[in-house]
Formats: sequence, C-alpha cells, structure tokens
Amino acid sequence: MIKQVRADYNAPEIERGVQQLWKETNAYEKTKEYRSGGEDFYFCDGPPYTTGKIHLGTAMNKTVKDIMIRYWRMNGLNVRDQPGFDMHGLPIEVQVEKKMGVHSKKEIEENVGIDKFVSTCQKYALDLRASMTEEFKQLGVWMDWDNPYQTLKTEYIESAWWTLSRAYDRGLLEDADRVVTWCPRCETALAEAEIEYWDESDPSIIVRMPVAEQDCSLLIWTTTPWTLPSNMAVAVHPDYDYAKVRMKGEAGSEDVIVLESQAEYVMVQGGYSEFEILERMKGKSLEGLSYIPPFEIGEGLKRSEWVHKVVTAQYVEKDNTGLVHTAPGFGPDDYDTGKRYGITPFCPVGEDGRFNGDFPQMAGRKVRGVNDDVIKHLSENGRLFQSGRLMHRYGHCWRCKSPIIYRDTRQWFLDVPKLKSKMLSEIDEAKWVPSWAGESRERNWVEGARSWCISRQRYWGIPMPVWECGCGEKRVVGQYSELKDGKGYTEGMDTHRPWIDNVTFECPKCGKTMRRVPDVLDVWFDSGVASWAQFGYPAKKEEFEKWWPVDFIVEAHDQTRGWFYSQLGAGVISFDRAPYDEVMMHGWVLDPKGQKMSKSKGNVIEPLEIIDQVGADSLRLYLIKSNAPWEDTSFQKDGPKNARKILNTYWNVVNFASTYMNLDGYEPEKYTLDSIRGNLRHEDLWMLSRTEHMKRDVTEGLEARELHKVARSLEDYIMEGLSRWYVRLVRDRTWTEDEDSEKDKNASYFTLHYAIMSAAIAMAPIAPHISEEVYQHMGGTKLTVHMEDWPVFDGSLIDEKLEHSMALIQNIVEIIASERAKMGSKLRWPLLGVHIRGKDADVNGSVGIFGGVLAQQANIKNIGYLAEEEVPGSGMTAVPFNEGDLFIDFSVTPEIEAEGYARELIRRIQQMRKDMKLNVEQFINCDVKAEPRLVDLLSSWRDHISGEVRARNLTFTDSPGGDEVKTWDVTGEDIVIGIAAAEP
RNA sequence: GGGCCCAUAGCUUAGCCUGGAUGGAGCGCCCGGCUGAUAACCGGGAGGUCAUGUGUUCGAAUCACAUUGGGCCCA
Repeated sequence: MIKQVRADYNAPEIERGVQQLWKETNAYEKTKEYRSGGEDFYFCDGPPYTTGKIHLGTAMNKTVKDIMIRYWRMNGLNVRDQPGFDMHGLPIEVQVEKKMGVHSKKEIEENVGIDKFVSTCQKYALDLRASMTEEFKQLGVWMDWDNPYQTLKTEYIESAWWTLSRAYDRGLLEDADRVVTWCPRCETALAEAEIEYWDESDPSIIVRMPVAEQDCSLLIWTTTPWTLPSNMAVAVHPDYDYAKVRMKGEAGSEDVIVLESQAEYVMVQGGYSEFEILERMKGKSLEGLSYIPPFEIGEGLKRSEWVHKVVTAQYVEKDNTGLVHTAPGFGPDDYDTGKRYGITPFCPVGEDGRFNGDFPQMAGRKVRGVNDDVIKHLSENGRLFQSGRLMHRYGHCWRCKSPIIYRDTRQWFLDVPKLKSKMLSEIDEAKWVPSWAGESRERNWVEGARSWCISRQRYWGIPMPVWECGCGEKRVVGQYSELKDGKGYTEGMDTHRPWIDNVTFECPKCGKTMRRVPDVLDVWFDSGVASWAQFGYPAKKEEFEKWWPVDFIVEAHDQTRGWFYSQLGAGVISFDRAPYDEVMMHGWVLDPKGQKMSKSKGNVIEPLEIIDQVGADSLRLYLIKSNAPWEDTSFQKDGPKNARKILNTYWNVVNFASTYMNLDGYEPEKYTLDSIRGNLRHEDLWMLSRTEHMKRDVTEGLEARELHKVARSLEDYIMEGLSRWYVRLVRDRTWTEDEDSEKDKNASYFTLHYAIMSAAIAMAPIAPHISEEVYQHMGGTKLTVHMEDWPVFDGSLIDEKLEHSMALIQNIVEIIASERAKMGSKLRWPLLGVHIRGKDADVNGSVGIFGGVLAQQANIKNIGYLAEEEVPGSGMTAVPFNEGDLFIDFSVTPEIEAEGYARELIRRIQQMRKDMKLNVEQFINCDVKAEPRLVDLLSSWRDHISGEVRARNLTFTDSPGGDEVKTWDVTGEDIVIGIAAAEP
C-alpha cells in the first residue's frame, strides 16, 4: 500500500517521528537481531571525551561511523557497535575543582577529601555521558547506547591493569627520574598532547658567567631567569668556532667568550661599539673550563667533577651567544647532558611550582614570579650583560592555561623504543584509508616515538596498579582478584583512588608493607586498551575471542599520535600485534574561513542548532558530501541548507509519486520487473539503467570509503535523473484516466517506485530518517529500511547506448529551449518541425529512439531526420548540437496558433485552480470570454482543454461567472475566465 | 626547523593518479522564461594569469623541483 507523504519536507518533525517509530518498534534492536547470524564484524568506537556536548567534529565522526555500520549491516554482517566514552582525566577534574571552588591539590586533599572529590568526578562524568548520548541519538546514530563501554568501570580498569602488568612482565614498564613538562597549578606531569602553545612575553637576558681565575666571562642567554639558581653547567658545541673577544665602548671594556660568528651581535646587545678577537678556539677545547655560578647554593646542590664547568652538546645552535645555560633539573636536553657528565640535577621546586628549602633565598615563591628578583640580583652582582623582553611561543596547560614548567620528577614509562620495529611492521599489516595515513603519517610518528610517560600525579583516573616496598620490591597487580590478597580490601570495592590506596600487601622479600604508587594513568592509556577492555579481557574471555581483533576504526587525523598510536603500542605490548585491521582517517570541521573552531575565538557552530533548523539528515549529508572524508571541511553556513535541497527534491518526487499512486490505488507488490517488462517504454528502461548505475557507484564509493562520491552520485541521481528528467517525462502518463493507458501508467509507476525505493535504500546509511519515512510510505515490507539488503546492481539493466541516446535528447531539448528564447517562442507554442542531422547515421538512430520524448519535451509537431549534408528547404539555419546539427521551423500556422492558445488557456485555468486551492481530482465548470477569432481557434481544442482541467462544462460566453472570475492578458488578447466547483 | 595533507570563479568544489583542442558544476549575483510534486525548474549573462616560479614535453590545472599560504602532528 502506498501512503501519501506529507506535502512539506519538515525534516525536524519528520525525524522526531521516525526516531519515535524506531523506539516504539525496537527497530534498532530487531535489525541487529536480524543480522545476528551474519559474519561477525568488530567495529570499535573511539571513545569521545565526556564533555557533555557534541561539536561538529564529533558529529562528523559519528556520522561516518553510522554510515559504515548501517552499510555493513545491510550487507548482512553482524556488526559489533558498542560506543565508548573516555571518562577519566584532568578536564573533568578541572571542571569539578571549579564547581567545588578549590584551586590546588592541597585544598582537594585537606578541605574536600579525595573520596568526595573523586565521587563528584564520577557523578559528573556519568551525567555528561548521558547528555552526549541524547545528542548522538538526535543525530540518528544507531549504536548500542544502552551498553556503552566506559573507562571508569571496574572491569575496564582491570583490563588496563592487566595490560600494564604484561608490560611489566616483559620489562617494558619502568620508573625513572626524568625532566617532564609540568603544570604547576594542576600539579601533575603533562603529555605533549596536553599542552597548548601561544605567544607570550618573557625576559630575554644575557648573563655573565665569570671564568674562574681569569678576567673574562662566558656569556649565556636565557628566557627563564628563574632556572639560573639550578645552573649546573654551560654547554657549547664541540665543533663550532668560539672566541675570546674584547668588547669596547664608551663605558669601558671587558673580555667575553662567545661563538665567534656571533661576536658582533653580542657587541650590539651589550651596548659596545667595537670588538677585537683575542683568541680563537674550538668548542671542544673549552670543555672543562670552570666558572663561577650566578648563585651561592647550599647543601641541596650535589657537587661533582663537572659541576659548573663547560660541557659540550650537539644541540647547541649558532644563535645568540652560542653558549647554553644548562640546568639538568629544568630541561630535558639539559638533563641528558647532565647525565653524560655525571651531574646530579638540582631541582629546588616543589609540585606546586614554588621554590622549596633547597633554595632558601626564594623559598615559597612561584618560579616565574621571581624572574625580576633574579634579574635584580644579577644586575647588582655585575652579572647582567643585557636585559630585554621577547615574544615567543610558550606552552600552557590545555585545561587551566597555566604556563608549564619543566621539573625533574619520578615518573613511570612504557619503553616504546623497544617495541618500535614491531609497531612499524604492524602498521604495514593494517589497511589505512587513505593509504598515506599509515604509510607516511603513522609511520613517521612511530619512528620518532620516545618512551611514553604514563603516570599522572592526580586523582581521577585509572590508578597505577604498582605497589612498592621500601626495600625496592615491586608488585604490579593485573587482576582485580589479586587485591583480595591485600590488607584493606573490601568486597566489591571501587578501584579508584582513594579507596584503592588503602590496599596494601606484605612484601614477599622483607615482610614490610608495600604501598601503591599514588599516581594515576595518562588517559591516553585508558583508551589505548579499549578493544579488549570493552570485553573486560582477560577476566572475561568469551566475547573477546569471538570478536577481536578490530575490523575497522575511524577517527580524525589528530589521532595519529593519539588513539591510532596508543592502541598500536598497547596492542603490541599485550598481543604482539596491532589491535586493528583497518584504520580510516577523517578530517576536521573548521569554521567557514578554515580556522579551528574554539570557544575563545567565538566561532563555534553548534550541531544541534543545525539539526533544529534543517534536520540531522541534511547535516549528515552536507558533512560527507562537501569533501573527501580525510580532508578538513570549512563548514559553510548554508552548506546544510543546500544539502537539504537535495533531500527536499527527493521528498517532492515522493510526494508526487505517492499522491498519484495513492489516488490510483497502485499496489507495488503486484508487479515485478518481469511482469511489467512488456509495457516499459524506452524512457523507463533508461531510468532503470540509471538506477543500476547509481547502485554501482554508491557501492563502489562505500567500499573505497569515498563517502563524498557516494553522496555526489546520489545527488546527481536524485536531482538530474529522477526529479529534473524522469518525473518531467512521466507527468502526463500519471494523469491519464482512460483504460487503454492503464498498462502504460503502471509501467511508469513501477519505474518510479523502483527508483524511489532504490534511492531510499541506497541513501539509508547517509540519511537514515528520510529514507525510513519514504520506505514506510512507499510500501516497504521490512520493519525498517535499515533491515533491507544492500542493493546488488543488475548489470543486465544497464544500457549505455540508451543512456547515451537520452543524453543527446537532453542536449537537443536544451538547445531548442535556447533557440526558442532567442526567437521569443514560448514552449507552449508547438514548433511546426525540427530536423535532425546527425554527424552520422547512428546519431539519427540514437535520437530516433526517443523521438517521442523529444517531441513532447520540446513541443514539436514533426521531427525529421536528414542525411549527412542534406539541407531542409525554406531557409532554416543549422544549429549545432553535441553530435550534429538541427534545423528548427518556427512558422506559425492556424493549427499551431490554436494549440498554442489552448495551452495558454489551460495554464491559466490550472493557475486559478491552484489559487482556489481545489483538490487535484475536483471537477469544475468553466466559462471563458474571448475575441471571436480566439473562440474559433479554441473551439477545436474544447474537449482537450476540458479533459486537462477536469471541466464538466466549458462554455464560451460574454458574461463568465463562477466562484472566481479573472481577466488574463494572453499575448495581448484579454481572456476572462470564470471557474466554479462542480459536483463530482 | 621536520613529517604528512591541502591550494581551481565571491563561496563550496569536479577534473589531476593515466598530460591533448573553448577547465565542468552547485550556491550567490544580473536578465528573460516556465510552473496541476517542487520555498522548485528552464534559458542567457557577468565572474578563472587553475597559489607563485622554474623545469620536463610538440603540448601542463594535470608530471618534477622550489617558493608562498592554510590544516594536523611534532621539534
């Protein structure tokens, strides 16, 4: 049964209705059930961070996922589709801190209590998850929303622990003192990914380091005066040329050691006017030279052979003074250099970014806050060679925006370099879309990978499962059940901090108490284990063995160093392989100017607003049609609106079809291609051919993950094939009522129905709501369109020749329209004749197939076909078309004039019917007043006119009456028309 | 500074892999027309040094190299 669709494409309303229908009929659950016997396919969702709101990037991400999942389901696969949420970490902690009005770890621990803080984080994360889930549903995404995997769940945490214990067993987990990027406000180490850079103004100073027992100074340059107290050495490049230079000027003179090529630069900086090279030397020969440090330091600083001497390092560059202040407690490079020379780092700064007792002069003060005092101290002691300020890129904590510092701390690392070669070969094992995502990007990233710092000095995260004894014994817990061996375990306990901190073990070596390392894990580690943690592996093995490894993941290109990488590392640690077989990469959604959207720039566009305006289907269609998936999309304001136009046009086709099919009681289930084949016209076969073409293109596009091509071929099919051409051709056939035309009409209905349903099914993955609504109205037999089998195109229906012929007709119709415009000839007025002269006989044949279509569409009385070089009479001129010339006879005969006026009259009456809002099947009585000459002409067309406008009576009279009377100017002649509704 | 990607009309883009005659389309703009599914559609018009430069070639939007600008990731 065909049900007429509502007239207007009110997408938000239609989509709400469809989602309601899905809910009421359990369409999602039943579709999954329907495919449960199919081949297993493991899709693994990259968990979005629980922020509570989706943005356009998240919308893009889930749209691609939903499209692929629906597509695979329609292909019979049993797709695992558990969504995930990344719920631990600093962003939520910072939010909760704000909410609770606390600003430091000290306040959390002393005023609030870790238990209350963590409980609040947990509740917060769960609330955010719930609101995001609602938004994803509004976008139309079909995933298992009732059973998401959540990184905060005990089983999930247990899997992460297991992976870490695997790493430990394999000697890949180690703790070490290391200089790391540190947020002094959040009081934790930060990963590179957690740092935001922007320009900031800082001091820029050149400092004298007097050489011991010589009247000369080493000059170093720094932008962090506060690190000078922990200066342990000065680095030079062993191979560069340095010089002892005498600087001279009005103020006097002094001798300094700098890079020779920078002597002039240094002279200018120091306010000198001339310089003289006293002595040249290689950097290497400066090694071991002692100098006097800028500050007197007490016990905290450990003296050793190389302390406060010149050392060499390869990273020294040929700029500034060419000598580098080296503070192994405050810089990663410095740390490495210090290590080579056996220098113990001196880091007199606490977790809170304040100096401690090791540097009493500044104890209790924030590091960056002492810059001015340091400079003052240097100045007073004759150490300041030059002082200025400079703008440069400086790192900040991505959550709280505090400037980061480097600190020497104890952290835990995964030894990625040891796994590197395996990770690289695993990249080659996976399929990457596009291929350079893996071949170049991921490969390049892994090649440069260093050890992965996984410890964070915070509260809301997966606790490090490492217990330590004072004697150095370590124990890494890999399973929840192991906790039962410990003291402080309670049945069913929460494995978060602080509760887990109460669990202690007895040291098997010395019998003392082992306590947990208080750190939590980097959240990137959380998601890295997603593909097995969502099963709770290895505590639960069955599901894991059924599904793993992952068949497909898709995320944005920033995940090269994120989830693509963390999964690869964690997978190789756990299973010696990448956990995924195919990785697809998608782009970002940028603002209309191609800039990143951000709250601070105020250029954020909300997906929900778009959905409210034009519907989720239009947003989804726009997101995939504008660009190749892996390219960034500059989100255009009217992009979704334009996408809506395509869906609107489709809707109108369906509206047209469902109106007349419903009126005629057309029953699609009664017909098959075979039963109708004998009645199909060439144009029907053309539409079928085009439909099969569309199916082929769409399938190829999805297989190649070229979703933009999928969308574009659907667009072309709907706009050009269906709406602008086929519907135009079949209009008249759907309007006939006589018995003889019944079969012909049904052939057009069959074709139209076939096209509409094919489009609904092919479009179902991309625009799931409109497809559903159309499917339900056009007699779809499954519970939902998403249960349909993916269309396999029927090659026997593809007829390239026929499509070529039609293309010629379209070309000719277009040219005739253009020629008519030049001649002021309206389409309503028939052309007496058109002669086609193809460039060869085949062309005439090709056009001939659709002679009827051509005559009808261009309104031509007679079509003639000329041989090559043949010329028709009466001075018609040749107009070229794609494959030949045509000649148009514009002569007007009385017959043509009669038909022309008849059509003009019909058109006016139809307009009046429309204005009067009469139903299409309503009969009317019609009065017409016109000049006698026109009445004469029109009389011969009286029956035809009556039929077209459904007039019971058509009366030519001098005093027209009716419910509506109107005077029209038709090519200079007044015609008065009166219309009254008639009894049926 | 390095790796990867991108650059075609005011905006979004096709064509590039596999070189070939006037570089297609949509949105927007201007003019004209049409309208029993269509807040649609049809015809015409304005608008392009195909980012720049050099090279390869009989021929370059297309291939190579360099430069500039943008994006992501790193240093």
